[in-house]
Amino acid sequence: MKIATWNVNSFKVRLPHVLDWLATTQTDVLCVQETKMEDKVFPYAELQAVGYHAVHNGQKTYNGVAILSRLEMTDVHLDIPDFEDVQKRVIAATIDGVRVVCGYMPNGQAVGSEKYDYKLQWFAALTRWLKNELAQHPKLALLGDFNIAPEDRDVHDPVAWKDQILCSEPERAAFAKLQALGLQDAFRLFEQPEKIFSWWDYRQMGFRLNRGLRIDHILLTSELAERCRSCLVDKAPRKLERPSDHAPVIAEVANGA
DNA sequence: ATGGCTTGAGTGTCAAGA
Repeated sequence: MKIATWNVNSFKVRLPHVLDWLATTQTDVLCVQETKMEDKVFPYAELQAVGYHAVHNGQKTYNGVAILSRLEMTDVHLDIPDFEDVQKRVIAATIDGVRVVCGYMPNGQAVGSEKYDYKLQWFAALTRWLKNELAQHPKLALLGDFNIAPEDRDVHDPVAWKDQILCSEPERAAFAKLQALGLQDAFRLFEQPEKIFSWWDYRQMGFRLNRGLRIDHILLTSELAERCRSCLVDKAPRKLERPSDHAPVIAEVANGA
């Protein structure tokens, strides 16, 4: 089973890229973030026409998450329970015995800001909820735009980014708490080249100069991690006309009996 | 230098992203 995550920065604008990419990579499950649309305009029919079921938790203009899957999805769940939030950032579903959780984690804007506090509270709530989910689902995958670069090697210029948003110690501690639940960073299960990132600023030729951060992640329970055969960032869609500022991250998991 | 792009809203220009 190929599972992937991609912050598309508008599903309306990026739908052609997504359809091309699904056809090329033969991805089975794609978690999408920043759809920026309401459920009523989500392109279910276009996806169904190419063989994908879809579930969406959206809102106008901001946020919005979806799971696209070739296999049936059951037990679809929206949002983090017991956490008041008008922002649509979480959707989960069970696919072929795997609990798939898709998240668009808050950006935080600036260390010390109100949005930063919200980000840390949001991660705390996610962690509380996942502790329960993990008790019920030994095969669980958490995929999404985490808006956290876990280590300095995930940052093109660690000195410039030190203690800045996406790299601050409290954010990295929040990421570590998720790992402490038993979730492993699929990308780091394998030898990887240096300077691999998943997001590059649109400005100042960020992509061409490879000034990026690795902030999009696939986290796996040990049951899935031991079946994980590969994990990589696919930079190809970032090179297209009118790209998302994020590239997809894809992992292959041998989920057969 | 709070800039530098991109998107959505909505038709002039701003919020938000990371």
